Amino acid sequence: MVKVKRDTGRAVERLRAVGLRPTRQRVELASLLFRTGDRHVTAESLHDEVSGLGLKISLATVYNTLHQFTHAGLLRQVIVDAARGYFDTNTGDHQHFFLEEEGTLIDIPGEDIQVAGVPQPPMGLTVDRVDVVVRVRRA
Amino acid sequence: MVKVKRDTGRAVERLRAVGLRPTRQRVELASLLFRTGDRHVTAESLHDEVSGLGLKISLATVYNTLHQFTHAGLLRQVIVDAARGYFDTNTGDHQHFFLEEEGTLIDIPGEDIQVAGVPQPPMGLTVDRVDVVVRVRRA
DNA sequence: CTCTAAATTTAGAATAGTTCTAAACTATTG
DNA sequence: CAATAGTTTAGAACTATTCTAAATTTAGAG
Repeated sequence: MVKVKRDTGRAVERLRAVGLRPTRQRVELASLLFRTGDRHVTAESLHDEVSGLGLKISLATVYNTLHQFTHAGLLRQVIVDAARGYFDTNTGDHQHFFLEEEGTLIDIPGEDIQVAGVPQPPMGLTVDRVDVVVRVRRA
Repeated sequence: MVKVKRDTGRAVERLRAVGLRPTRQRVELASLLFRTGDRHVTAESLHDEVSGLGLKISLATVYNTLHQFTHAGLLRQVIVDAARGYFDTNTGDHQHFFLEEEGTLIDIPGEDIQVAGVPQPPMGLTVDRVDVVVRVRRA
């Protein structure tokens, strides 16, 4: 009987690389998040996914982990909705389409989109980053 | 004894113009919001302001009114923070600097800033609007 | 291996912002 | 002014998120 093993090695490495202990919960979440390409999750959506797979991770841990991953540079938070917080596995330079009705985010490559004419910020302030959200709806 | 009257006439007109009954609460809020130039408020910040002036409007009414004003096109909602909802009296084409640490919004004229290269949205979707948030911090 | 200290996870309570509800009140119309 | 439709309100309810303190797990030393 061959035990079906999740591709957990990469996740462990990745966690070690950023100085996070590879606990079961972190490894499982990292495996899910980084297995495929770019993903956009919500704490609840990720928790549901985890639960659906029969894994047991508390919602609090999902929240904690998402924040830890974000601080570690593994994830990025995307603010598009006053109601929910989204996390994006794509930490590179890019922007988003946001389909409010469905809570769906779609990446726009950073090379595609360009913002020009950002004025110098008021005295004493420096630009941290420029976020573009293209709000879309079903036609 | 001359009664100090708030410049309430304009507010009443403005409300009538968009089909909202000029109740005391709406008139007071409209007067505050539209008296000066562009303003950025939060339900709570506006409620505090109102209370500070000795006026009595429930927080629920402030929320209701902000939404009604928004639907009527008198205000615009700005999404920059997962925690609070901001409302902007400037409903024209423009963008924002956002100083997260202090919750401060600063307008960027729409003429200044330009977004180029927004790809065509996925099939069946149309662009509703493009929001740019320039996140700034104290240097 | 086993033990310990430190880190992590967890259930559930707590919090913050916002929305809902149903009763009281007010503006408009006739 | 009376009727009625719209509005306001206090407080309950709700949602997403954070906190807390106790239980568990990990890493590393022996």
